[in-house]
Amino acid sequence: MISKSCKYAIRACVFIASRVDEDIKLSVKEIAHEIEAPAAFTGKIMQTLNKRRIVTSLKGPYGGFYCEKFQLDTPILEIVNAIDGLAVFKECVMGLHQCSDDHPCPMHFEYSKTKEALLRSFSETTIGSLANKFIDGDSFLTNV
Amino acid sequence: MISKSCKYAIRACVFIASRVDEDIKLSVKEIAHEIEAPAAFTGKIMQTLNKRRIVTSLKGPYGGFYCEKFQLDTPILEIVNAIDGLAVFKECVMGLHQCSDDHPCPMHFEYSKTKEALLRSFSETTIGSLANKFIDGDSFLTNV
DNA sequence: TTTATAAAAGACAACTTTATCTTTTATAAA
DNA sequence: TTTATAAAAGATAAAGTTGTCTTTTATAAA
Repeated sequence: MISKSCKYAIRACVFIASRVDEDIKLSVKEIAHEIEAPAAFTGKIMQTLNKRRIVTSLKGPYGGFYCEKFQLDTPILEIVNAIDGLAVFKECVMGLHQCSDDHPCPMHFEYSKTKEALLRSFSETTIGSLANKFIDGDSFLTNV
Repeated sequence: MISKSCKYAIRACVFIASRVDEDIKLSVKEIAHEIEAPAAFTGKIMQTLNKRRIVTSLKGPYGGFYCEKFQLDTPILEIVNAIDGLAVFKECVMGLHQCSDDHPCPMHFEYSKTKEALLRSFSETTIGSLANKFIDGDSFLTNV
């Protein structure tokens, strides 16, 4: 569905957002440890997220990654777009390059519904809303 | 969502099923041409589909691949299972190894609905039903 | 039985994704 | 200004997916 990199990215964003109130920046190492991902690889992903202004970074001592208030409203869709692109929400299940209502593959009309539901869900869900669920202890970012 | 190989597989199955009434067997070359996929790679995929009894094959002259009547009732889910496995219908969007109603990731309850809808759709859709849509000219297996 | 044909099987190559390591750049504090 | 620190950038490597080519096996027809 979505790539491993993208899953790391979503977990990282939610974790950082959950610490938005504390005036601290989180290092790659801390983030990687929390989300149970390889540190160097996490660094690469954070780089991309920073470039796309999904999170903010600061170099040097006491530096690291953090979430600005406005970034809490970022839809999860933007993370997926930054890491994987939007193909998963658009591509034909059967792999046709041109698949549309006018030139449909045999699964088109049925599958379109699912893709739309998925797109809506990812657009409406924000980093902040997920962070709140995590803060409240209703959900988790790591394995037991 | 699903792999390129799996998309080739679904297209191939539907094409073969659409020829079930003719008493002919289709060669890898013919299948590959119809579904616009590389021939050798299509051969590998057909091999897997035959092993899983999703299609039937016969070696030698006048041989090739064909669909037996009972195989028309095979759910598309079985093709996905044969090529990609069922992870896409089961895995956590955020990549947790243990994600469940009891230990949910922040997207769990929302995303579970989509996964269930997808699983239901793929279980209820059969190769034969897609082949009929193709035969009727309501849908296509190739680009324009 | 021999021959031609087509899938099966196996080895291998290209490309993409995931992951690591080293060097460079920015910045806060001393 | 110097120093220590942490991200950015770049090169490289491992693993997985996609794709090719050659050899082997099965089978239908002559």
